[in-house]
Amino acid sequence: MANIHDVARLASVSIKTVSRVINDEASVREATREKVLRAAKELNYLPHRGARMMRGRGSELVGMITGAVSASGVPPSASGLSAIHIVRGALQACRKAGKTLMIADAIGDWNEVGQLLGIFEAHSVEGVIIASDFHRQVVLPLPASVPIVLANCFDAAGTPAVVPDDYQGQYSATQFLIESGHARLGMLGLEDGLLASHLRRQGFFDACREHGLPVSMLRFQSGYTQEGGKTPIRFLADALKRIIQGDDAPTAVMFGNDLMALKAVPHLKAAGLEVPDDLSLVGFDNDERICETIQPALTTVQLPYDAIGAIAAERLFAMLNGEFNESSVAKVPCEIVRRESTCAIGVRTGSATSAA
Amino acid sequence: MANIHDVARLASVSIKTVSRVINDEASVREATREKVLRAAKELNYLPHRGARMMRGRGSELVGMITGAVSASGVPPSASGLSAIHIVRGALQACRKAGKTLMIADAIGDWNEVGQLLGIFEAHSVEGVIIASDFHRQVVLPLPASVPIVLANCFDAAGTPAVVPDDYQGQYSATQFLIESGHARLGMLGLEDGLLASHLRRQGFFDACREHGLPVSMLRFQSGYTQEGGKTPIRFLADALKRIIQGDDAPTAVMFGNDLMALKAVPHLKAAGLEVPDDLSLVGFDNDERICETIQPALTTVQLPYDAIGAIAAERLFAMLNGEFNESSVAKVPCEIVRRESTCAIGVRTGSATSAA
DNA sequence: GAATGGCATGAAAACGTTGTAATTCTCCAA
DNA sequence: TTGGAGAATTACAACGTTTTCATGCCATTC
Repeated sequence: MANIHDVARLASVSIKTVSRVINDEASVREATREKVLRAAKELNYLPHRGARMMRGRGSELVGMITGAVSASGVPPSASGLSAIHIVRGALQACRKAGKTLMIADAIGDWNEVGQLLGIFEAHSVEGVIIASDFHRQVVLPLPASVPIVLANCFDAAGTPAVVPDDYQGQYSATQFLIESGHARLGMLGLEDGLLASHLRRQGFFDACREHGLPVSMLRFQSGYTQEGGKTPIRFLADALKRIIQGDDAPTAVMFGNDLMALKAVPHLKAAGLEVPDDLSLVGFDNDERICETIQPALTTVQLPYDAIGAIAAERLFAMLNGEFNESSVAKVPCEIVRRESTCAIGVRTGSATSAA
Repeated sequence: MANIHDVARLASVSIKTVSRVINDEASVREATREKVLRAAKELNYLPHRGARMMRGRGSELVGMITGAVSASGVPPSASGLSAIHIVRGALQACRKAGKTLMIADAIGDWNEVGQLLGIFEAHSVEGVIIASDFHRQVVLPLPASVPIVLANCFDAAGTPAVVPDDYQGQYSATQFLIESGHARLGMLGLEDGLLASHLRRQGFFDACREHGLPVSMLRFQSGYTQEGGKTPIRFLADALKRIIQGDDAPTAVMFGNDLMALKAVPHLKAAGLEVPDDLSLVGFDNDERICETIQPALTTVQLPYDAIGAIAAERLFAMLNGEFNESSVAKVPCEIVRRESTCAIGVRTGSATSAA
């Protein structure tokens, strides 16, 4: 493979001039530039990547670490499905910016993160995105020597981060139901201890309060959890029963995720409830395969993982360009995806007439 | 970032000795080796890839292209969920081999593949893995200048490839049912035109024939498809009805994927069939969230995407080492994951007694 | 006791590129 | 004609590693 010296010799110029031409720098006479280009072409010259890297030049490389597990010990209930969407979003943003993405997986071991950062660094990445499987607080392993953006997580040190706005998502869903005429609401939340659970519960209650719904009209159950890897259908059923039974039962129930809604449907059928006529259902995540499988198709709140990945990448690029980022944590709104599992109270078409 | 000189200084040896230790060369006293390793660890030293590349070593970089869409125009029914598993498998194999993975996504456009190969090449990757969302034949864009391994797809030119053994998977599932005493079988296959459909159908019929089941004992329906993005529940229901109704209905039904089984369950319940007592169910894919959601949990055939990714990476490494690969297409077996949706004919515990 | 050979180590030269500073060239004004 | 400013170009030193060769040391052998 020809090197810069060969080109310089053939073009009868110095290697620096060749370097100038190759890198499109100023101060090269047009005649010289052409002479060099011709020589480069003839020799099939391509700059040696290793040599370039050594000179600390921008590598156009961005690193991404996925599947990092928190130090805090909270068991992840996520299945890693989120990761692919975050990766995809980042990938698209990278492509737009002409960067290439290197990825690594810190499967289950937060200590790996430090090591992976080292590997990326050795490859001269310009920056790194660290993505979590679920929304949570993390602790980074000491001051890193490359710019970092956190995706779907954040830390106490103020590292730039991009997270979903769980609070707003649940708030919006609640508001949507209230504006559709629902006056008695139920919510079957995620496991306690998860940040998302806390935020969404708050969003739920705040929306109700701010729209004048008294607490007596609300039913909230949480703590739905995986036990030993098996699906705790019975526990879900019990919690669900506590929400939907009685005379003043809710006319709409929101779930911690789409899967819970899917599991709930048979129980609702067994209880003789028609969806959405007797009961409107709202999920969370917008897992399309599940939402479209449920009959009727599930209205849900979209967890904007693609956007999180893309925005994280864009923030990183902004940092690399030296642009200032005032807020260190960016919250990406969660939008409602309306399908057929919800209806307004006024327009019911079904059988029962359980209006308040 | 610490360099080799820093380590040498801290360990009070020459840089050459450090180099020897790092590269596991001979002729280093044990005491010295340990001293160096300790210093390296303390300084968090990692050899600079650029510098190494310059000394003629490979880049230790592997590229991966995902989401490539076929030129043949067959609409992918896969959701891209497979990609994450293939990536994960490759990632693990890369880590073991000390390589780093760069990924790019050719979203929807096969023409992108050529361009992405170019980008990877510019980054001096040692080889590239091209992964498809679903099992199919592809056409590569001209002779590539880097070694390539195909994952979940293959081409006519004999490019090394790793694919799932759909035929064997369905064959095994069928055999499993037959050996459990089932003598009348039904299958609700995937959309026609997909390679997987064809192979699995063949596996189903071959297994039946080779185990002495007459064709009159079998019921096969295919063509289950997505229409305009909406889930065609009615079509599924119709096809299912054709399979399970009548006096000589099957005692076991296999589905083209787990999602179909999930959708089928309510219809089976409506028809008064108990699973597995009246009817054993077998899915395909082993999508855990779905399998564990179905009650009882779904027995299924695992599509070994993780293994495909890992094996593809290993084949690539073997190629890079100049090792010879005799068979150009490696088929990875699909194993049965037994859960509770299947039972042997003899050990029924349920109500009906519809044995042959 | 000197010569030999193997082992552990070190000094310095590459590798191909870019940054810095110095040098030459060009052209215009005084 | 001569400065001189600024453009064009060059020489050379990095960058962090591996490689080549040289060296010191010790045990073995003549």
